[in-house]
Amino acid sequence: MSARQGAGSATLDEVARLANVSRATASRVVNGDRRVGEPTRAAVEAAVKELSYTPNRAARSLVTRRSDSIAVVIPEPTAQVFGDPFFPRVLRGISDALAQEEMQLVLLMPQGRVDELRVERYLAAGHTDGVLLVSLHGSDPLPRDLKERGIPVVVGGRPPGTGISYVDVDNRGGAQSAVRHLLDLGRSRVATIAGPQDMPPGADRLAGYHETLSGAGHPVEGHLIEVGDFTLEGGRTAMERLLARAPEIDAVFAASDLMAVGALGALRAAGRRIPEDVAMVGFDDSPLAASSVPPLSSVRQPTEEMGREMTRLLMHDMRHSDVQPRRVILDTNLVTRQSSTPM
Amino acid sequence: MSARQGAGSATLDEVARLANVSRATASRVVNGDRRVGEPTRAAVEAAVKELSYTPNRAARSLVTRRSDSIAVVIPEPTAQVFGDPFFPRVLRGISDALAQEEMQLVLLMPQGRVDELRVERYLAAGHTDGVLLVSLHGSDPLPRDLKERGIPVVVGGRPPGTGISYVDVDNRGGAQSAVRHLLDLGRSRVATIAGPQDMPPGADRLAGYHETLSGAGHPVEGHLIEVGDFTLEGGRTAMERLLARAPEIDAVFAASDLMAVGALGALRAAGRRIPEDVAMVGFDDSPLAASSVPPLSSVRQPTEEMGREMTRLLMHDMRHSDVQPRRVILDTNLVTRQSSTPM
DNA sequence: CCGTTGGATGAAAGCGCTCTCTTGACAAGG
DNA sequence: CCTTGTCAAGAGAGCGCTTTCATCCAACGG
Repeated sequence: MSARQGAGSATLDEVARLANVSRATASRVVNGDRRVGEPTRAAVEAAVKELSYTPNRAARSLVTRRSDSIAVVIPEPTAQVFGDPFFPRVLRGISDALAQEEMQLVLLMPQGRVDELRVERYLAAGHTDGVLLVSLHGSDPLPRDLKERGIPVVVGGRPPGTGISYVDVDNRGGAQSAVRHLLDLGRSRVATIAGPQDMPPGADRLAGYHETLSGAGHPVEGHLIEVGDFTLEGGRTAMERLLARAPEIDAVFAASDLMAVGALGALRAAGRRIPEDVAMVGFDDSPLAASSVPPLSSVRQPTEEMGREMTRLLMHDMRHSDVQPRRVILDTNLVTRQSSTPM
Repeated sequence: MSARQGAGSATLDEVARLANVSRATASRVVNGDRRVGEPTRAAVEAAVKELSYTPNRAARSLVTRRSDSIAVVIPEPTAQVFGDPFFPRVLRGISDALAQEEMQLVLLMPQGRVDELRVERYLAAGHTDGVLLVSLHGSDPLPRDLKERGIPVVVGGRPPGTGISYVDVDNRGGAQSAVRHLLDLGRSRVATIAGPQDMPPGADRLAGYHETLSGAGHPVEGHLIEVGDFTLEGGRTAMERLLARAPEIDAVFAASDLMAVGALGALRAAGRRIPEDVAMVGFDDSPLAASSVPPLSSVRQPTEEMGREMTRLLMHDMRHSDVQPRRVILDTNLVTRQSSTPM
């Protein structure tokens, strides 16, 4: 029998004694140092197993000055916006990538200004080895502050300005493929319900809309553009405004599924058939898209992959602190459903 | 000027020196020990501010044998099931309650058996002071194992067996209010699409259905009950089976919004009008409910509050390790929408 | 005036671990 | 036979903090 009860697990000292080696050697074995003789290594490993030894992280951190953990910061607004499981899935991706590194994930969800300051203090104190920030409203000063303090940061979503490593989905390209798809369907009056222009995804998706239209020789008309707030209700009212101003619309690209679904409601209320009269494409490919009436075509983004890639970038930055900021743009792909079938 | 750069923040020793006291006294001030003279306390506090001192958590943990962090475990299946932001909201509640205690949240999302073992090892090693488990499929052995090792655990959702503290929403009561509402509408052939019966929410919601029907003097008929898997598709097929078997159905209580929306699709395909021919009530009050066609009546659960309450319970258990397991059941309330309006 | 009490402070012992420095042993080279 | 190089292993010094335990001093009662 062996295992110690309670939190008081065996110490390295006990392992060393059982294996008849010094604490230093036991430490080397535990940490995979290669300059240890084979029989010695085996003895230590046996002792580790026998005592079911687990290193004390606090003690280790104290001397290595690493915490073997990273922080994931999700500010309130970000957690709010998505009605789809965007944010659990990013976490999942992060958790996944981290598991292989034996690193822990410390989750911080500041709510309100006071909390944000608390979080900033915590991070600035260097209690974690790196920081992942999942942000949608881009104006957060946090990444810069941390960067200046020498703490590795990677942002999910395009941050404003430069100098910060980030991972983003190809919002622009996704929007382009959506609009191109609508044009390919033979639609000629393609409107858009854009997202808030102070959020990078909002701005980038609108840019993609612009580029595709003008690239195809269509004029970009201001009255075919309305801005929503990424909510269902916002989508509905934006659509109403569009219909009032430009009743000839025959297709809409909405910058989020939630807005698209809201817009569908407004169209239905106005007696328009979908897709016969008006075709619709959303963005996110949330569960909502598949279950709306009619099912909604949408641009899918690799959410888990985003989390994974953010983690990879961060780990890299942590190991080579000299590196230049890097950026990774992940591909999107269009999922077509009934809301945009050829007539 | 003062602040140290990088992770190398000031040490307690430096604070003590600056304040002309011993390290012991400085420590007392930092930790709020009351037996320190007023002038001394002021001097130390000034020094702390001057050096912007932050205690080194590793060093502190090493001696106190606490980590000042708790783990939140969300196993894969749990993260999957909900198409609504259940899980971010529980996290939010937890994060919220934890913030006030200066405790950190370590998030663990095991995926697959291997990962689960890794997580169990981690937790068993006592790297966190307590564990919160958000679980839906109840058969997880984790809480018992941890309990036996003397590690405080609180489960979100009713765990199987007893002896574990937990917080749950009143699934049974919620289902009862939904079914009662349908009966009050004058419906007499009330079917249900239940959830998996090995999941407590599935079983409890079905139990509520049973109780209300028999309490109202209605016979509970087996062929009015179908089991789904909490998914959209599962809801659709369950509804199809119900219609085939009992075409006289005039109301349905679905154990989740996702299944309810799926069922709506099947009903529409069968030419039934909602709510005229068949009334529908779901469970969760997810964003889906408000945006479905027609908008779906649903039982709302206090998700954030669940996280908050779990945390409170855990903190309590951590401080008084002698305590009996406790349980907290949170109220639900029915939100009525168009899918169940009186005709 | 002296012993006593009690509150404020300091000295110092670790908590469990990593890592530098040394030592020891052995093989190869001069 | 001695030097040198190489590799395995141990000794020991902390990492920054909390926490006894001992000390000091002022106030107080007899």
